Order: sequence, then structure tokens, then C-alpha cells
Amino acid sequence: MDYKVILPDASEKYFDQPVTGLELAQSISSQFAKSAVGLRYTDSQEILDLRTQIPNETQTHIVTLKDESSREVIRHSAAHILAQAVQSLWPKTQVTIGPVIEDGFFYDFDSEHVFVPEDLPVIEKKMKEIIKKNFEITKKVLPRDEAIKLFKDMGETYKIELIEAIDESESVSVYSQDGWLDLCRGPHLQKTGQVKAFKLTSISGCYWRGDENNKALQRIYGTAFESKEALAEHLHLLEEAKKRDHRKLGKELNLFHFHPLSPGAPFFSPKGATVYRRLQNYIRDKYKKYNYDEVITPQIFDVDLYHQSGHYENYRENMYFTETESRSFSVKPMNCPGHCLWYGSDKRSYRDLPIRIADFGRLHRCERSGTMHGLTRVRSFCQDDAHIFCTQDQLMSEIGEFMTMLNEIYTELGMSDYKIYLSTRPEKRMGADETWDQSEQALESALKSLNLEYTVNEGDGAFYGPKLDIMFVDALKRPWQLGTLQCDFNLPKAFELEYVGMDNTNHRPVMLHRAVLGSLERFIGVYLEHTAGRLPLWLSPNAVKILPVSDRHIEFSQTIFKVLEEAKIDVSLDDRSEKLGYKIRQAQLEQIPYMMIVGDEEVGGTEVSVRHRSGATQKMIMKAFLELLDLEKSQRRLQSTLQLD
RNA sequence: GCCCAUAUGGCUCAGGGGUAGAGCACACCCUUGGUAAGGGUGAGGUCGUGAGUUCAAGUCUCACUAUGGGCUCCA
Repeated sequence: MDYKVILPDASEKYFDQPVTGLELAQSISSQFAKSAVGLRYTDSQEILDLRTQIPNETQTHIVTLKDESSREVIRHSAAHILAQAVQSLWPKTQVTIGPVIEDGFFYDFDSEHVFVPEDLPVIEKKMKEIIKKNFEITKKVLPRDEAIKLFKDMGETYKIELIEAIDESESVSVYSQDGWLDLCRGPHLQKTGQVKAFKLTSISGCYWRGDENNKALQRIYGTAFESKEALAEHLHLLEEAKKRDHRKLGKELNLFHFHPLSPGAPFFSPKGATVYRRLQNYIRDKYKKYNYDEVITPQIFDVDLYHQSGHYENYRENMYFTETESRSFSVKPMNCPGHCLWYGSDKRSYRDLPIRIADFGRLHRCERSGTMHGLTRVRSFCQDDAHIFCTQDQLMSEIGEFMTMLNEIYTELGMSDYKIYLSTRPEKRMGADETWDQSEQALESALKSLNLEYTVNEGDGAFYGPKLDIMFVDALKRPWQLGTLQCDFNLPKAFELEYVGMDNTNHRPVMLHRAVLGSLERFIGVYLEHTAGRLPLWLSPNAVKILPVSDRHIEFSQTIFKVLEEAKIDVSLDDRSEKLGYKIRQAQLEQIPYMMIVGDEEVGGTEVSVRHRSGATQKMIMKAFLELLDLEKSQRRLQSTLQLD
């Protein structure tokens, strides 16, 4: 059923086509109607777009500020205004594409002018002029030929390429403002003045169609909002997010650092190494629970190994090589080939399977310069890596077990907000389709039986098998892959791995590559950003710091220190001749979970004054405090009972 | 690898063609102070590396290296 929405004033023209669906008509009424008769166009600024269809929606849609997509519309138009501004400042510039992204937009240009940060204020000024003049933004639908001719006359070759890619059956729409026009499917604002607040944020290089073999373009990033307040809030959140950048925290908390003489290879200082080791041991506990066996395998292998595994052919540019006694070796970039050698070193029976072997071996991958990023993308790292060799029949239960383990670990770490991606068979792949069916199905049904939500990435799997990727975001919402689970039919074949079956003939095992934390390095980076540096007590290198009020309290403090030390608490004592407030400030900045204040009130007594890093303070008897610490440690509790807020 | 930017004491930063500044941290002294910075004194850098321009370069130019923001890549 179609509804004709009638507006009493001039804005009627935007409703010249019927609106489909009662619900939509009602929603229009509820948003705009002051009276029951027709619709009243009360606030013209509130209606952002009335004319176009949002992709994937079948009805004519009215976008208002109340819609979630309103920012998308504002940013899309802001991108057009950016392009118009750039072309008016540098007329020889060609426009390419300018989409909306999370939290903003960008536009890619092909320009002789090399954009520098100083250009941004100039461009912003021009954009403000365009916005201030409040030009009408109009849509025009053109036949393909006409559109191609139009852009050809304008010299916009990239646009022609884009039009040619549009399906013949689809119409081509063009949006224009102030005589400037751009190929676009919309939707857009009615007027440029509806961009109330925007900011250009950065410049970077990119490639046409994202392919590095294509022409290099220049990208300008920006963001736009419906109000100055919203923009200010966004910029404030960005500032806050930068404060929890793990690279900054790593320095402040003295956890790790880098040196130019070994780019991409972190130095973990004693505190950082403690966190690192504890995470490893935590994972080791889980290995015990989930029946994994840990092995230690060589760091360097003859290059022949990588010829056999196929890595030399496919991964050579990321590997480190070394030559000794005219023999070529490579530093291992992953554990799997070594684990295949280990598996093949003995005769295996079906009774042995599944075999789960874990390895904290150090890996080196020569990532291209320019791709490194703090701890989250490094050249030297260690995974909580393990490989499971099992029969086809065991595949399903192994996947289920792994996901259970993974979920348990992330829940305990307070990071259950992960996203799962299921990447399925790519075009270029090996193995029979039935095998792919089976393994994809195994992955998918395991996810379903565990009630886990996931997104399917069609065709994004490895050439040897489908995989699950566990993704998290950092403080600035950049996604990082941590855990992974991959089915592999390739390596067992390449290494001719076998087991003797019940039928006394040889069979090929399936190999699962899996990691929960991913790499310890990356995990620590992401985890620091998740916790803003406030690591839970069991991971804190220093759980308790004793702060004597004055020098005469040091002696008693030392007694307490010993008690805590004997209770296996990571304790330290600040015996400097400084004021209490000063010592507390230091301990706070170090994110030490608990401070113990020792002064006249405590000396000789059984009660201690405990301050949590949250600011909560409490007097409690020593025994109770020890129990509290014990509980927090053993339960790996994320929040202290003393944390009042 | 590509584009842009940055590179000054341990950290955070200012400065800027004539041989370096601040705060924090550090050392020493005074202060012995109850829940996020008490005061004083002092030590510490030749300004990422290399080359060039100049009478003179941290300061200008170029190359390199590293880092940052992106792109591409990421078994």
C-alpha cells in the first residue's frame, strides 16, 4: 500500500513520489506532524535527505537527525564539499572516490600538488565558504552514455572508469552543488549549510582501487557531525583514546621499548617480562586442562624445510636467511613445519590421536618497513601456538574444544567482546570440494553449537583451508586479529604425515593451527589498551607497594614487607624520604593495584590502611588483606572488592 | 615497499644560521610530612646518522635510518 504524504508548505515537492508502507508514513507523521492532517514541515534543518533511496532499502527513505544514518549523509556531503574545495584550489586535480568510513570520511585525489598538513586549514576555509553559501544539492539521473560524455568533457577519467563498472541496467546519478558535480549514488543533504561541524584530520597516500600496482593517489581524511558539540565530543574521545595507546603506556609503565638497531623487535624490561611470563604460564595452565603437550623446537632450519612446506615459494620475502659453512638456513617464521617434522619422527597410531602440541617458540618475520606498529605488528614475536593432529572424525570436537577454551580465556581476561570471522574457501585453493565442505561445516556447526555469533568472510580463507579469526579493536578502533583457528590439509600432505588406522592401513591426519592470544606481543598491546594500563592484580608486576608515612615507620614497613613477600605477593617498599602524597602519586601513575600506608596508626598494630588504585581506602586487619589478595590472584578477578565506583 | 609528517638530555616538549632551554625523572642537602606533586642545590644533551651549502648549521639542502598517521601487505 502506498501513502501519499502531503506537506502543507513548499517542501511538498520532495514528496512527489508515494511512500511505501504504513509504518514509514506513520514514522513521518510522528516525526513531523503537528496536526493530524497531513504533515507539517516544522524544522527544515532536521530533514537531511528526502529524495534518494539508501542502498539495500526498498522504500523511499526520509533521513532526519534522529536516524542513525544521518551522520553518514552529513559526512558523504562533507566529502563532496571537500572535493569541490580541493578542485577550486587546485583545478588540475582529478577526483576519484570519497566514501564515508567509521567516524568520518575521506576523498582520494590525483593531483600534481603534493598535499601537506599546512594545506588542511586552507581547504577547511574554502569548505566553510561553500557551507556558508548554503548551496542547494541536487540530484540528476543520467543515461550512461551521457554521464560518460559529461565526465569525459570534464577530464575526469577515474569517474569514467567507475561508470563503466556500474551495471548496465542501473541508472547513473550525479549530485551537484554550486555548479560542481560528482558521480554519486547518494544520499546527500539538501543544502551544503546542513554540514554544521567538520574537521579535516589527516593526509596519506593510497592507491587507485587499493592496488599498489596502480597509480598512487593522495587521500584527505576528515570527519563531520550534526553539531559543534558532537564534533568536540568526538575529538575529545580521540584524545582520551590516545592516552591509552599501548606504546605510550609501555613507556610510562616501563614495560617495553624499541631500539632503532632492531626495528620491530621489542625489549621487554623486567616488569614487561613479568607480565609476558605470567600470560604464558596462564596459558600453560590451560594447556594442562585441555590436554596439550608443550614442545621446544629449533629456531633455525635448513632452507630445504621451507621448500618442502611451500613457505619458501610463498613466504620467502618475509623470511630471514643466514648462511653457514655454505649451507643455507632460515630463522623460523612459524612453528608448523617444525611440528610436522616432529610428528613425522615417530610412527603414529590412531590411538595416539588427537595429538596437541604447543610451542612458545620465538618467530621472526621480516615485515615490510612501514607496516610495523608498536607491539601489535612486530618482526620478532612468540605465539601461544599449538597444532592439533587429528582424524577427520575428530575435527568437529577439536574445534568445539578450542572455541570453549578460547571463550573461557577471553571471559577470564574480561575481553569477551571479540568478533569471530569465518573465512571460507578462496578461488585459488587446493583439495577436494568435499573436504572443504566438511571443514567449513565443522567450523560453522561448532560456532552454532556454542551459540557464538560470527560473520562469514566469503572466499577469504587460506589456500589450504578455511579459518576462524578472532578480532579485537585497539583504543582507536583499529582491528587486530588475535586468536585464530585454521584447518590445514596441505602440510600433512607436503610432509607425508600418516597414522596407522584401525584397518591397519595408513591415513593422513588433519592439522589444525590454533592460537588463543595470537602473539603474546600483540595481545599485550591490545590488552593494555583495553585495560588502559590497569592490569588485573595477577598480571601486575607489582601488586602491593608499601608507603611509610615518614622515616620512623620504615622499620615496621620492612616487617610487613617480609610478611607479604613470604605470602608470595609482589610487593615493593617506597622508603624514600618523601611526603606521603608524593609517594601515592607515584604509585598511582605506576598503576599499582594496592598501596599500604604505614604510619603511627599502624605501627605495632594488626590493622593496615589499604588504598586501591581506584582511590578507595579501607582499614583492614592484615590477615583479611592477605585473603583478599589471594582471592583476587587465584580467581584472576578483574575488579577489586575495594573498587567502590 | 608507497605517500605525508616527525627525530633536541632518561621522559614530555620549547627554541632556532653564530657553538643549546624548561618541566618531570635523577644526585645531594633541608624538611619527617597521613591518602595524587614541600623547598634548595647540582649533574646531565652538540640537537637521529652521513654528506652538502655557508666565514659560520641543531637551525638551510640532499641521502639514509627510525618513529608516527594512512595505503598495500599480514600462513
